[in-house]
Parts: sequence; C-alpha cells; structure tokens
Amino acid sequence: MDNNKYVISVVGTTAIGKTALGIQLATYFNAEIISADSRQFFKEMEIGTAVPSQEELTAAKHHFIQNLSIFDNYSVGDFEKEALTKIAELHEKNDIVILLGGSGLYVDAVLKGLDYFPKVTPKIRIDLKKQLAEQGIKHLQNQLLKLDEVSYKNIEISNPQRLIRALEICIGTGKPYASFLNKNKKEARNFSTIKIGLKADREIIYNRINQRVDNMIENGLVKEAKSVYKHKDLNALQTVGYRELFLFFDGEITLKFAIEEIKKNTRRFAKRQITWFKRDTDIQWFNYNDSSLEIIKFITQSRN
RNA sequence: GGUGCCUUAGCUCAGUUGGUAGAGCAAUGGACUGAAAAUCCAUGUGUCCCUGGUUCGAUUCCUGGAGGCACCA
Repeated sequence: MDNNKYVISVVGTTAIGKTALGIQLATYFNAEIISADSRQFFKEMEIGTAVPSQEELTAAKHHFIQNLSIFDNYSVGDFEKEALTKIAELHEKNDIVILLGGSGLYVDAVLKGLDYFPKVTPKIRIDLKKQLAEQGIKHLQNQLLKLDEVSYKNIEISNPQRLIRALEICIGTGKPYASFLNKNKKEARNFSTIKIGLKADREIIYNRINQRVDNMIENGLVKEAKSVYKHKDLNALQTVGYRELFLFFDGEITLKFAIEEIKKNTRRFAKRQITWFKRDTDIQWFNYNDSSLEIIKFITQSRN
C-alpha cells in the first residue's frame, strides 16, 4: 500500500451539507470529488436528487454526477469498479481524492470492496419476480432451501429482494449464493481512508429536508417527474420525490399530499442512512455547522 | 341562554356489561454484498379532560366544572 495516497470519505444524511463541505475540502486540498450517490448518476433526474449547482460543479471537479441515463443498467458492482479506476487515475496527480455521498452501500463498496459474483442473465430475475407475484414468497423460500441451505439460514428470507438475489445467483451459476461470499477476501485497497461524518440533531435534519423539498417543487420537480413519468417502472425511478409524484399523475393522490409524502419518505430515508453510518466506528463525526477548518485540521493530523 | 353529542397514544378513533386499555397512520430502533433514495424486520408506560361521590376497586356509573361540535332560541 502506498501510504501517501488517501481517500477522504464524507458521509451523512441527505440535506445535511455534504456538497458544501466537499467543495471546501476539494478547494483546500486541490482535490477532485467522486460522488457516491446512487441517484445523482442519472442525467434525467437533476432537481429531485439535489445535484450540485453549476457553480458548485465548477468550484470543484465532480465525477459520477449525471453520467448515466435512467435506461442504463447499473449496479454497485459497476460503480465499485469504475470508482476504483477513477481514484487510481486521480491519485496520479494528487495524493487526496474525496469520496462524497449518502449511499452507504456504494461508499462501502469503494472503501471495503464487494465479493465477486458472476453476471447472470436478467431473465432469471424477471422470472423469479413473476413467481413471487403468482405463487408467493413461501414458494421462493422453499427453492432457496433446496439450492442453498446456508443462505436460507443466513439471509433475511422475508425480504423478497434479498431472496431473489440469492436465488438468481444459485440458478444462474449453478452454485450456492453463499459459496461466493468472503471468497476473494477484500483485496486490500492501495490507499488509506479517512472517514468524515456530518451529523445534526434530528429536528434540524428534518427541517432542512422539509425546506429542501419545498425548494425542489419551486424549482420544477413536478415538471421533471412528468418528463420521465412514462418510464416510471425503471429501477432508477424508484426514488423518493418521483414515486410520490407518479401517484399524483395517476390521480391516486393530490399534489399537496404527494409533497407531504415526499417529505415523510425523505425523513425515513435519512433515518436509514443514520442507522447505516452509525455502525461504522471508523467515522469521525463533526457537527453540520462546524467550521471546515476544524475538519481540515483533523484530516491533516490524521495523515501524519 | 336551552337541549343533545363528544373529550382515551403525536393524529384519527375503538373499547372496557366497573378489575387502570388497543387499532390504523405517524414516530422510534435495527438489518443491509450488483434494485440500496431500494427492500425487509422489530417496537405501544398513555395523569383514558378536571373535581367530588358511590364502590373492595372508577377511564367506565352518578354530581359539578372546563373545552369542543351540532341543533333550538
């Protein structure tokens, strides 16, 4: 490992101020930013995912922002690979790269790595989904019990997504899902990591979320959602801020109610982010309104 | 002013023929290996409006009061 190379990750809940801090750090260290936000990839979703403004994007070079289309098939595995390549490239010119994002799984994929799984044909998943709808979850659980007893015991079999994922690997590869886990043990990263977390009282986070949603609506979120409405079944569009408006377009709920739902679901999302990041004891937490100088000082000390 | 109805969890309400109570939503905690802004799991200690009475025991019955709603004046 080259001890001079660092990735500084900045995590925290949505709307807490990661973008602003990221830019301050990037400016100070003359570094570039890798975004680890699983929804800001998509160029059709700009307002609803709170993509950084033009000024912010100019102030610091960002990667993985609006680089994909909602029609692209993309997964954490793809991101891990591409982000690592980009980090290596950036480390050629600067010892520091900033990894900025609220998608915990994506951040961890870059910093810790995922196990290798072969690609399997999407047809299997489509078929399993159909079986779930027609024959129920018990039917799928029984299949897993036959194909991979270890996973049957270890994964959350009441969770259809996990169940289908395990099954598609078993069926697509002919080997148990569990047999791929912890195989090529996290190849060591050739950089060091410094983890910064931004926190705030729940009430403050919630107020900022409510405010941000109102701003999104003012900035034209309804129009943006309308423009992708006909593709509402795409995975990328299973996203807070869009799903609720799709229900409004369907005539199921009023616009006013949809906006309240967006706020509520964003709050729940923030709660899940807190749960995810809380368990990572390597994160050094700072208050959302702490001076960036304090954080820069911490980073500088950590490098020595 | 009169009559009737209402007051129980953050909200909307149910309920106890008198043995201190429970649904939905909200909220909270947790999990997380290619759908992750996704998906799933778990969690209900509240002066049952206040006061006095009856009773072994009152959130429940009775008296008085406060607040709300409706109708009549």
